[in-house]
Amino acid sequence: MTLAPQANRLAFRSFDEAVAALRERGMRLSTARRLALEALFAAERPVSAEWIAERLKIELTSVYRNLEALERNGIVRHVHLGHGPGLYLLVGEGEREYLYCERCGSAQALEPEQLDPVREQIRERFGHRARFTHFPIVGTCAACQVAGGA
Amino acid sequence: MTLAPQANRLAFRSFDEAVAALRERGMRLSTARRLALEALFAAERPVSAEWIAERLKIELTSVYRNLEALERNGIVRHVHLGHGPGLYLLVGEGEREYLYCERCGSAQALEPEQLDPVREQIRERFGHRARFTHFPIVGTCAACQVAGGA
DNA sequence: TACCAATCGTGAATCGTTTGCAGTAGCCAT
DNA sequence: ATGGCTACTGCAAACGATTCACGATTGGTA
Repeated sequence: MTLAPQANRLAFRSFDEAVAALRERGMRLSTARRLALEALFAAERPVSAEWIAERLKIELTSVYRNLEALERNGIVRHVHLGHGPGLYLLVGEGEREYLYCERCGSAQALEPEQLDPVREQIRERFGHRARFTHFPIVGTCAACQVAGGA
Repeated sequence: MTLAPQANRLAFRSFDEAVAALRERGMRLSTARRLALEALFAAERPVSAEWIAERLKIELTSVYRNLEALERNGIVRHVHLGHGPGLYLLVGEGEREYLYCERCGSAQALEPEQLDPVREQIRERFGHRARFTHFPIVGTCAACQVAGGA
């Protein structure tokens, strides 16, 4: 029941760089894989496997297999906001972390540095090195606090 | 895809108090439900629906139904540590929050106050009111940092 | 003690994800 | 270019976690 292993982090911002990274790992660039990668670049937000499969007419199975392979190789990762399917995104787009509002379902993406002070505090108090990349910080967003009163 | 609604929090520490809370909500105390509640009190840690069903020889379906009803009524809640099934626990035992180590799979329970400064900091910076009751704070525990070097 | 809704057990459906298998197609080396 | 090795594909079926539909029970109340 361990979470996704922490593959060495890559950094790329273009499709070509992602392909290069993939090649370095000895992976092939099949049609399905290319399409999936392109879709992830186009999406610019975490998307589900099903979203990719439907939109590209690729077998869902194949999408999962590709996402898993890409994740194993540190090119892709996934997050769980709320319940529902895991959402995939490119590692190269940054190690963004999320604030998820359980009231309205919105997710606010943060650059890692923004949470560093929080991380620091947790580390000091509990010795635990925290990452909010896999699960978001769940709670109530500012707007919903005003709206709902809680 | 919203998370479990925030039912009004109850506070009880004994089985009888839990039953009283349940009665107040117009719920019956069926055999299966009583057994499930007793099991939760006995467990003193988050447990899966399957764990309860197996140990008590209650239909898994019934366990899920009861946990869901109890959760809707604010008597029980569940957490997701890592992947795997949701883990249920009594709300009355406190709003404990968890630090989960993705390396060794251990979970450290914290009393809510212990995380209040962290919460405060998040609130100041992002306006977000954070709760770590549904998803834990994932990362690397102190022991694993020493052992593994990362 | 009889009633009626809440709850039960059984079984089947659903959702998200993984696996097995036989065929196909990237990539590399001639 | 051509051929071969093997990573990959689609299809189908299995999977774990959870939910739903049903008619049979049973807990609480009158």
